Formats: sequence, structure tokens, C-alpha cells
Amino acid sequence: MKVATWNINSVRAREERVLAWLENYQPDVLCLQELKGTDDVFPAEATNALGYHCAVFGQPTYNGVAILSKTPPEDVTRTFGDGVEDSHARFIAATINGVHILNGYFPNGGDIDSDKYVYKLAWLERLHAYLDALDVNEPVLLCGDFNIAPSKLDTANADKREGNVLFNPTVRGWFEKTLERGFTDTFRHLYPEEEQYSWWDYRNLSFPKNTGMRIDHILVTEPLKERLQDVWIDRDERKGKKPSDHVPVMATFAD
DNA sequence: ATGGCCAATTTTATTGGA
Repeated sequence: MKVATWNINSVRAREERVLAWLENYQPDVLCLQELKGTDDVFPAEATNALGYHCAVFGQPTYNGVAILSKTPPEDVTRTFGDGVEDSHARFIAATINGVHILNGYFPNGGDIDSDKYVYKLAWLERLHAYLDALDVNEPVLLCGDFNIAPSKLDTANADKREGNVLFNPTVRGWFEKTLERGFTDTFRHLYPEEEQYSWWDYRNLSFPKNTGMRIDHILVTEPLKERLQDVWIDRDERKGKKPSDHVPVMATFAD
């Protein structure tokens, strides 16, 4: 079973690339973030034609997440279901082949002294509350654009970036706490020393200079960790015309 | 060729991304 996550930065701008990528790599599940559009602009027919079901949670202009899968998604839920008023479409979950798939577009946080950062921290706490209600003895996969670099290995210019909304003790602590409650960072587990990134800023020649960050993650509970065979960050997807600023990350599990 | 922001909307500026 292959499960991938990809922040595509607009489904309309990235439709061709997404369809080509699906066709090339045939993931069983693809979790998308930052659709930047309503449900009706999602290319459902084109994805169906490639053999994928889609569960979409869009909104105008901002955010938006979706889960594509070869087998039908069951028990699809949008939002954390905690009753909190939230206008952002940032979370969708489904059960696919018995695996609980959780897909999040975590808030960026703006500046460290902004309301957006307050929102980010509150959202992270809500997600922990959601995870509290899960059984980590079951196969659970939490993926998406976390907007968190877990360690110094996961960001270029770590000293310069220390303290920003993506890389500071508070968000690293949140990530660490998630691992302590039974999740494994699949990439770091298989590649303890690797410095690979999943996002590069469009500005400042970030990609040629490789001043990126690893902020897109696939975390799994023990039953899936035991089946984990590989994790791959598709760096090449950042090349060429009209790339997203993020690239896909894909984990492979034994069937 | 891996190249000096990009995408959506409020559209010839502004907002958000990270």
C-alpha cells in the first residue's frame, strides 16, 4: 500500500501535474492540501477516470484538503468534530482498507506575534485532542503539510530560522509530544541522518540553493510502522514549469 | 537545464503563503 501527501498550492493551477503524478506513481491514497478552491472546481471526473475516488473539503480562495483513493473511502469526516467554530477547511479523515487516514493542512502561523500564530497553536491543541480519542493500537496514518520542521536536520539555515513559526521550541515540542503518544515520523525513522526537504520558497532561488525545509510528513502508529518499507520525497517534482512549492512525500507499506 | 515568487481575488493592488 502506497500513501502519499502533497501540498499542491491550488488545484486549478496544478491539475495537470497532479493527474500526471497519479498516473505515474499509482499511489493507493493521495492526500492533498491547499486546494484553494470550492468543491466544484476540483477535477473529480478526471481523477475518477484514473481510477480514484475523491473526498473533497474545499472552500473559496484558501486552504482546502482532499483524499483520493483507489478503494472507496469510508467514514469520511471533515473538521475535528469538536464543535469549535472554524471557517478553515484544513482537516479531512477517512478509513481506507482498514487504515485510518488523517490529512491536515496545518496553519502556517504568519508571524510569531500574530493572531495567526495563536490560531496555529490552538489548532495544534485541537488536533491532539482528536488524536486522544483514537486507539494507537490501530493502524493510523497522520499526514499533510505540518508547517513544522521537527529538527535542525529538517531545515536549511537552522540557526537563522530558529524562532520562526515553523521552527521553534513550541512547535517542535508539539511534534515531539505526537511521537510520544505513539506515532513515528516515517521518513526520520528510515533515514535518521538524511537532510532532505519537501518545500522550497518560490523566492530567492531557494530550490537551486536548496534552502528548503522538511515540513510535509507521514506519521504512523505501530501496526503501520511494522509494515513500513520505504519513504520517498519526490524532489524532482519541484522542477520544470509551474511546480508547487511543495513536493509529494510517499510511504510504502507491506500489504 | 534546478534560476532571481506564485495564486486567487479584492484584479493593474491586496492578501496569504512559509
